[in-house]
Amino acid sequence: MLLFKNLRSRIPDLADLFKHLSDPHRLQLLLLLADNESSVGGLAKELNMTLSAVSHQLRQLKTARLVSRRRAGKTIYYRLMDDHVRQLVVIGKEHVNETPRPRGGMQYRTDE
Amino acid sequence: MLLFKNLRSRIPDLADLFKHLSDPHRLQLLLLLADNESSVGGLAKELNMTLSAVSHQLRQLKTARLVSRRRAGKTIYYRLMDDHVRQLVVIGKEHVNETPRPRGGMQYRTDE
DNA sequence: CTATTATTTGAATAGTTGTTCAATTGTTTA
DNA sequence: TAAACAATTGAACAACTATTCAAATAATAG
Repeated sequence: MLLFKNLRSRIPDLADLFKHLSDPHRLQLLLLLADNESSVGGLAKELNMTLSAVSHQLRQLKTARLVSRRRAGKTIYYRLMDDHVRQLVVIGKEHVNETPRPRGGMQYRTDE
Repeated sequence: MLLFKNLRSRIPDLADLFKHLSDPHRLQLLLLLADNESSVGGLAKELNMTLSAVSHQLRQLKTARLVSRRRAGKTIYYRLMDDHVRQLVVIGKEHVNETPRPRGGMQYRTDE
């Protein structure tokens, strides 16, 4: 009852946080931004996405306070808001690395 | 280019992992299971959910290897698969706690 | 074997979400 | 001021997802 009780009221917020990490494109945006700040156009080019699509996703991430931005002339540069996201990604990566085949065809029944 | 490069191929898996943490009900299930193993009926009662709804979500979590289960008579007890999920939740909680109002009405313009 | 309790399953539905397209805003340069 | 470049916005559409409901499976007790 430790973890759960103190968190009860914040569960929707916490779920929202994870939701932002749960889309492949958004996750890639955050991963790129974890290494360098970058412009919308730059991100769009690296991920082969429309400018519009990237902008929509960045707006979402900004509203969620996962990224911040600064303007330099015509260009707007985005960066990660803080280090928590990076940590989440690192832990997640560990789990994914250490869990063989998280999804996909299972040959024969393994109940546990 | 550090974080991103080594992770590129695993991004869909990683996104999937976060997706499972991104639903309030599923998150509550995991939080409850982080404290104690529990039966489907027990979880349903605590969360005021239908047995069917809980079962559907648990199946998803099991397929994703986030939980495991054991049978004892008619009852099936679920538990967390490993400690990564717990860690993810803890980091997430820190972010949520330290980020004031992640969502909701903003009084006046704050560009960054 | 029948009844009861515990859980699972599949189909249907309602709600949510990511992308595209076209139009618009903001900034700089000629 | 007009043209060009960078990014944003809103509406519409397609794809996905969580829940419900009814029926089915699994294990035990009588």
